[in-house]
Amino acid sequence: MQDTLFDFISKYVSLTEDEKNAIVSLDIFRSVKKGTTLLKEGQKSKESYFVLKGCIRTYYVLDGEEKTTAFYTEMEALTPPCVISKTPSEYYVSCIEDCILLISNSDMEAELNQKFPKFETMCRILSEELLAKQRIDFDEFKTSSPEQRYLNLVEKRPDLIQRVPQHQLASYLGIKPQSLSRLRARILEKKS
Amino acid sequence: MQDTLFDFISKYVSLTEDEKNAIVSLDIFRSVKKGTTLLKEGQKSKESYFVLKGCIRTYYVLDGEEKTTAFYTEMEALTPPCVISKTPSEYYVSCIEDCILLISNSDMEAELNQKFPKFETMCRILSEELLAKQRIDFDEFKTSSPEQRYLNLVEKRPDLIQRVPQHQLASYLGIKPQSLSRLRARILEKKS
DNA sequence: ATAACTCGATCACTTAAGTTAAGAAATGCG
DNA sequence: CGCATTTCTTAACTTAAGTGATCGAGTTAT
Repeated sequence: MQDTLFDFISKYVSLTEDEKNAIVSLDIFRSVKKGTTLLKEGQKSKESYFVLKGCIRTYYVLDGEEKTTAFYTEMEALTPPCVISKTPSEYYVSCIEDCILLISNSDMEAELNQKFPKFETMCRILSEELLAKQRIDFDEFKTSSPEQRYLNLVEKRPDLIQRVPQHQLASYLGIKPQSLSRLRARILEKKS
Repeated sequence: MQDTLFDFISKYVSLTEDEKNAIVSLDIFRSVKKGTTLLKEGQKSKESYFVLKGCIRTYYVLDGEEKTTAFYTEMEALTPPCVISKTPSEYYVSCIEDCILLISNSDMEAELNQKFPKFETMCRILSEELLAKQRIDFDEFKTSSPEQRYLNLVEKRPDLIQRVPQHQLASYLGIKPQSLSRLRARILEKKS
């Protein structure tokens, strides 16, 4: 599992054995059971998550309804906005599968950034890349219809359609579960 | 105008006079006329933009139709995804007002990042903040209807409604210009 | 084993957005 | 200034999403 992490890091910076050991000794690897809530609305938190195995989701509760806005799977990182803004969280984070996560603390990260320029370089590049990726996702979302968005998801993240309940997928696509059901029926109709 | 920039930077790191002079001597301040296209679809580019005055927009041309996905105004920064991915641009960037911009080059930035850790720290923090902000925007977009999105925009970016043509606002809200017109009429109806 | 709950599909109905077209108002340009 | 183009609004019609309700299958808990 550690190798998975270092393979990932090696795409951004190259670490010495000592540096790798330093990371391992931080003791931030965590096994988390399906259903565990990592962050609740209203909570303050300094934790960031990196998914080594499994899937976590972020969701809001608006008018008593869950609105799932994002999923993070293998090799994806999440720093909740509340960690950046230092305000209470607007949303929940929970595990929809048994997970192996890296859970880091922003104080710890600040220290690493100061001590190891290499680490800060990696964080900068990662943020810049994520920003660009997210921008493209947002643009695609804006410029397409629910049906196109669903087809796009089938194309690009077929795994999500298998591992995530439909009602969570629906709000991820910006629609109601009933509409997703109907839309899927419509697509099947067209194919035949 | 330079002061505006240094005021902005001072929120992230504190610069010495020498460092400020170094930035000024990079000669990256540019005046750009309304209507100027800064980046075209298919082009490769290494340029990032920081708006000191004015407004720039990003748009795709899909099926011959312009789809505006973002506006950048005073004190906002744009690094097009193509600069990060080093692939031809998927979209256009153009000025919808006379602008004063900082136009930087990614090679130049890489050099600065290497020479001045302070600069890299600022870039990291900025990217992290922008990522969190954009995440919230995306989440709000997903969880609300076109009408709510419009009202939200009136609330949070009233300036955009004044300075931007409606058909550009419409695709920014993920709808057609006719729908925006209708939706506005509906809102006025309700108020009376 | 059964009761309670969750999840997805379906249906009828309502509401709003997409589409097509036309025309008025504003803007730009020769 | 006046013509052309762009921008915005309106309207009629089509299509799809929201809403509320029901049903069946699968899961969980007791």
